Amino acid sequence: MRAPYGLNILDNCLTCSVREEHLFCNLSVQAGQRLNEIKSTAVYPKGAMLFIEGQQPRGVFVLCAGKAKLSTSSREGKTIITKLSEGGDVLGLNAVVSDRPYEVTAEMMEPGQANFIPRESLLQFLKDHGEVALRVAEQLSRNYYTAYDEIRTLGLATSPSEKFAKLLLSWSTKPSQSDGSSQVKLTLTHEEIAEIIGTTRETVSRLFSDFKKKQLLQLKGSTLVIRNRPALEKIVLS
Amino acid sequence: MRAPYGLNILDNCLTCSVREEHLFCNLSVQAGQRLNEIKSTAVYPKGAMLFIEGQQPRGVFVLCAGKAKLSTSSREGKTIITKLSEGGDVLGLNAVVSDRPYEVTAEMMEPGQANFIPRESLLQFLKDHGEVALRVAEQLSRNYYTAYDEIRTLGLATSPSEKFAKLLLSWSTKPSQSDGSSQVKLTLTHEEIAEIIGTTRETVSRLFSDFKKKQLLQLKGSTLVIRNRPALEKIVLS
DNA sequence: TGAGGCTCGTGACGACGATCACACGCAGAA
DNA sequence: TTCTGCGTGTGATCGTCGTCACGAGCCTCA
Repeated sequence: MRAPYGLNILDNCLTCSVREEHLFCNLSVQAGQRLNEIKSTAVYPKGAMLFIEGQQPRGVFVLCAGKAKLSTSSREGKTIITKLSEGGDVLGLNAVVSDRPYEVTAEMMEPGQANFIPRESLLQFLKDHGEVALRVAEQLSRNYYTAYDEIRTLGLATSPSEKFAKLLLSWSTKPSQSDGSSQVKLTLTHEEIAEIIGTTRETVSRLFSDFKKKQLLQLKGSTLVIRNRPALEKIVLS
Repeated sequence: MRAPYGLNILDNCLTCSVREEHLFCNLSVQAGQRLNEIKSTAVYPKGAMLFIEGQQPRGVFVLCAGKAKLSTSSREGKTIITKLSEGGDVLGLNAVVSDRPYEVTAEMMEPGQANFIPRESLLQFLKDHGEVALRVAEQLSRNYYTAYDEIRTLGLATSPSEKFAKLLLSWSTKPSQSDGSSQVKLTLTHEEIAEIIGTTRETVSRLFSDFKKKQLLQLKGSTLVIRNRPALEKIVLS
């Protein structure tokens, strides 16, 4: 049977993969079972909104497959993307825990699958399972530090090129090639990159041109090759 | 007897004032006593650093008297002020709870007094008193939302005038005068305001001039009179 | 009393990036 | 195939804000 949106349905995506660092990994047997009872799974098409900034929190989403972007908008329509989420990430946790409106909009960037845990069930679950509550607190703290990083980027980096270089570095893990270059699959449009670093599409286009000319990066189809990490790091610290 | 820095020592500034909405207010008798045992009080001069960004967390500070500014700096010396703290605020909580380096620098803006609670003692205290741990989680969540507000301000507001107007509005409470104007005591230098809204001192100077010319505000000595709230709100939404 | 160190005001200049405009290539739909 | 929409590259222009510079007012302290 074929699932909607050309996606294979994962049987139980709360089951954790090799790296077991996610929020609901390594639970006790009882907790795991309970979690399975209160969660429900759904499949989403590209562009689906899991929740929208300002809504009262209905629950959390545990992303299983697909990527989602978290963004905030001003009334005039300017948008910034604050985070790109992947499998394993828990979305909407802050809003649910503190019972405030979702502070961001979560939109699927590609078809995907997510578990939904309703607010009430989750809160009850946390009360019953203190160990997990502690994990939640830690997760909240991580979210806070991520937010602070964002503040530093937005507030301290002045030029778009600085932020662009910073973004590129955050994508490139340790150099994978012998010549020190590293490769990333580029799935974002220039428009989206612009919304991440807080500039315009045209500027991002020009940044790509500049950086290519300066031998900092290279494009092979849709894979991005970062050729000169040290130079990028120098731009960040300029 | 006169205390250092021309400050009267407060006997026990964990004792809460009328509005009992602070973190360590309304505790049980036992919890209150225990807190008194593990805290120590100190008096700080203007310019004192309670802690510095990047340091390993030693403990939290509960501000009793005086104001403090929280800031982050880039390596090149650019600084942004992310929060102004007053009596009752708890500083360093995130770092202590998550055992990560302080994410900001806390500097006294005027002589003041603060209680210090060492990391280990606080964590033990939280383990022993679950009610308080819950309050801490709520506080962390509040911090997160504050950080997110900051992101929105820095990322979505484009012009300095927009951020400046936003800042003024955040200062002015509901209009206190019959003509709709409100008054605030201005204790910040233009330089500090610049560090809050992420611009330069000169620009802040010019913003004051502009806004005065446009009848938006007025300066009487060091009190700031906000004359036209609606106009300011319009600038924020421009 | 004077010197030094701040905070603040303001002019001149220049660069950088937002905006507008348009052309191109490529995808999928008709 | 042709049409349409989207993502992209790039030129021209223009406003804004950062930078540098200088002077005035004010407070502190020797």
